[in-house]
Amino acid sequence: MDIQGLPGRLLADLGPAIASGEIPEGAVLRGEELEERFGVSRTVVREAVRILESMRMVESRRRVGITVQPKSDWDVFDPLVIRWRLAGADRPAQLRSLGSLRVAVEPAAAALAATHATDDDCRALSALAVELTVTARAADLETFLQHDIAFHATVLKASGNEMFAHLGDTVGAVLTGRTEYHLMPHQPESYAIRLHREVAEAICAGDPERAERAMRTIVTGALDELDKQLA
Amino acid sequence: MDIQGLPGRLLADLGPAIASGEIPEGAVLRGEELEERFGVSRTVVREAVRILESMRMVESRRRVGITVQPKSDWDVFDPLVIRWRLAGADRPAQLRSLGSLRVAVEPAAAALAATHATDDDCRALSALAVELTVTARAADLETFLQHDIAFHATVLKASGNEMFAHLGDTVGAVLTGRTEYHLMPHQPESYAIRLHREVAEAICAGDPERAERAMRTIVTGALDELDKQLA
DNA sequence: TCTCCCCAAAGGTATGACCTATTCAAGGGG
DNA sequence: CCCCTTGAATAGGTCATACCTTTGGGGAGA
Repeated sequence: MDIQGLPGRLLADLGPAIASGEIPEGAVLRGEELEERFGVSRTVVREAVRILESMRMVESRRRVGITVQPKSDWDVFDPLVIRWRLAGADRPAQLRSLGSLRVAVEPAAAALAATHATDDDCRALSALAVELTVTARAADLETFLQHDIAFHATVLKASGNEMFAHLGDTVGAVLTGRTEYHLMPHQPESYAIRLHREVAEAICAGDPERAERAMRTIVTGALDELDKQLA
Repeated sequence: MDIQGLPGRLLADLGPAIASGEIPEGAVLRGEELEERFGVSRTVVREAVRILESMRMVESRRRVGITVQPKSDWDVFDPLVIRWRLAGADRPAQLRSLGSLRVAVEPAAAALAATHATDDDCRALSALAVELTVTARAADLETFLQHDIAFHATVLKASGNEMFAHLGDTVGAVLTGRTEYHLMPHQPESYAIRLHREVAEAICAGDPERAERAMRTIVTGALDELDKQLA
């Protein structure tokens, strides 16, 4: 869990319920009702609601209650919101949105990384590229996924842009969700893996164009495959 | 203000203070101390702190207190965090980060808009492009800025991607911050304005490549100019 | 000097009281 | 008949207090 304590438990119940549409837009909750339903005190309810309010998922008004806001108002970049949406019925839509975001951001990050990466970044990328090749050949999907996540996170971090860097976890969630989605696909395609090596090489060689191009091929490929799965 | 009530007032004080480094990383606050300093009750302090915690700007631990987390942990996509950083000493760094993000996202959004824009979007874009031309010629910087913000927000929204759409306000903040930064530059360059019209035309004509190219020229130009200003 | 245990400090939770903004409806005037 | 005023009733907002729980640090004892 992310936020600890009783408010965290409340959030872990309410957040997914709202994100999945189980508690629909426009629904009104009363604080007292939540106190009873979860057997907690006002203090706890208020803190949880405040957090949901800071994500713009609900609005609390006097004499009215706690109203669920339309999805279009939610803070869609909040890591918790993303996680909740990926876990529920919104998963396909969320994967699509994130897919487009990746197409926009990751090539740019790769280009920046080619000029900003430290030696450590470069070493890490090269090592991960090798690991990807090995684990793919061994059809070890679990550790392959972990290395894939680490690879993309490292590129984002190496870009030197804090905002890109913070998308590392989100991209990780996407990759995890995607592999769960098509239920462990056949052996990862060797083409994609070659592209990862290409990205690593280009970044280490300080070639922004090549890094960007290779990364773009990776993420657009991923988005295309996603669209095929969801079609 | 964003969050209302007393917790909102607390946030409006603490957030900027932390974002600007006035309260440095690693600093420890005690809840009781905050109660006295702001003359509010425990309830209020806790709710404000909870929100800061959900942004990962602070961490609250028993027997220790409320610790300011390192900047690298902050939820840099949270609109409040962005606003606070833009308002304080971090402004140059924040503008740079956001500039790179714009370069990544806005061209992609323009391309998507070319295939997803509704007729209303198209009308709005065309109208805004005209307005930009007019207000630029009149050197009416204030309304020019408003239309510029609306233009970019409309493109992002027309992309059909909810995450892109939500960057509209952020981009608006960047544009505002930028014009404040170089203190009302001379008359907006007619070249940039022609590019805005080009974007609008390309989107309405359903030409993704042209829309993307024109938008990329706009945002990379903006980033270059920003770098010159900060150099 | 090292270890272990106990205590105090600080946040976490529960409750009861009271304040305040808002809504909705009843009643009076046009 | 309609509109405006006005007055509760309601639900959140804030405060004060009491007590629980975790945990870091210091002191006692080996």
